[in-house]
Amino acid sequence: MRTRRFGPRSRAERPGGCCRPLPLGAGAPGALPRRRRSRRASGRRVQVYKKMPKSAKVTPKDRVAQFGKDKFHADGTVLFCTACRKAVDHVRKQSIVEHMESAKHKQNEKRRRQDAETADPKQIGAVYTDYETVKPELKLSNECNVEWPVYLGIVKDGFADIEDPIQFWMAIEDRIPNLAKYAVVLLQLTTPPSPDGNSLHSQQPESPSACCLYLAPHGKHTMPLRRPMTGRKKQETQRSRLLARPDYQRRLRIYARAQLHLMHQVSAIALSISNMIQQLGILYLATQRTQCPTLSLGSASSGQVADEEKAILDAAEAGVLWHHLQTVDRQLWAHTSSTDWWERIVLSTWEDKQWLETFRMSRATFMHIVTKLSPYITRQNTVMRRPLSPEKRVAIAVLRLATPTSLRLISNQFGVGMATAGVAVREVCRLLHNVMANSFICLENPQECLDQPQPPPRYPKPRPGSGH
DNA sequence: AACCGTGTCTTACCCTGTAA
DNA sequence: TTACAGGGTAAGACACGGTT
Repeated sequence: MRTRRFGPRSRAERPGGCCRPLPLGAGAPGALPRRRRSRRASGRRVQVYKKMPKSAKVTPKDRVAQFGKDKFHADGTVLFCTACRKAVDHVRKQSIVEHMESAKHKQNEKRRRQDAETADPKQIGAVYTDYETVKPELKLSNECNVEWPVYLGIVKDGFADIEDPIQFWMAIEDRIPNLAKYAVVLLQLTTPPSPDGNSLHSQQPESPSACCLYLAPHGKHTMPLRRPMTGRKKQETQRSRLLARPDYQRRLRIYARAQLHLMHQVSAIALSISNMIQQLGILYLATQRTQCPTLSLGSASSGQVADEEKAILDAAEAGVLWHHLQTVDRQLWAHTSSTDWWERIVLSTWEDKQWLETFRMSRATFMHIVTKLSPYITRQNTVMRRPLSPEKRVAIAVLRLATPTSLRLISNQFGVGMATAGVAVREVCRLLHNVMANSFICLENPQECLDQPQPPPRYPKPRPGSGH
């Protein structure tokens, strides 16, 4: 029998530290978690609430001591799973147990054990040798510490009309030698291996514009991108394809070594002028994508072997990501959508009959609700975009309640995102309950109800031949 | 009945420029 | 520095239908 857990897993990063999402209509902290029952059994979704006990004030360190240092580690107020390298809610013990029982965790744990068995000092030595063979002139120095502010200006100026990032970095190599070398190597190493097995350095990045993503200064040349779809199956397929390539392991080690160098370099710089890291963007973005979340900037100089393992694992992830970025079509982040149906057709042309058929209420009733709720659901206008009008918010919610339509179709119908539609529905429902319910539902005095003579119940007349 | 794949829904989080 | 607003995705959980 398959066991099922109800409600989403709690997340450690959630505001308030803990723990469960608030159910509909519950605004206060510590509100009751939701449970969902079968849609088939209940007709519509019914939510049953179960009271949860108050959580004890347990710290991440307590959990580390409880479950073992080899499995978890604490970073401030956050508990991290060492194998999965992700934050785990430390407040609820059940969350930790569930995480440890998850297939993903077991898989990561298994992979981690295998990597630990195979990562002997000889191999690490081979990585060093490999790296130095590739670029012998690259050695760590303190140059960046001194020249960092100068680099910032040069990079900012130079990025005005960039087409090929490698050409750009090679062109300014005289001015910022080490940084340019690192950037070029990083670009070359992160380029996916060609099927015919060409050497590492003869290859040029397949897409200069894609490289710009990693090299463009923050907020200047970056374009909002739609993140690629990464289904589990898709990722696994890509990973297996990538791992199957003959030169992959070797490239991975080289890449990992380069990443490690970059991390050390950035760490040294970050210690002195951390607020400038983001402005430069080159090394920061590159290392950020592969950096272990628990690896603080100050500790990068210690634990070479451990860093090496992490870097190799991270490089594998980054390799898959990079490969994916290279192979998918990227497009603007925002989808094209239309509110034509609502604004031009419904609001302008619909008559009461159509309103009744679709929204189960007349236009006048709808507008009355909008008028009542407007003070609560009117948002400020910003430069970014106009907020959703109160009419549209109410319409989304009413249509959701009045029809069995999915949230997805409704969001398409109104030209908004699905998450936005969901928020609008919950918000309007909460307001209907809090603001308007008392205006329409009045509880009479029970005694008066009993005293009043009740009219006889009215049943529909049986149809002839129905047998009832 | 158990398993598997897919669909749906919810929540968290990120991104962005401006104003307070 | 923070709040605002809405778009997007990932992840998790449940529902449900098809297959064995």
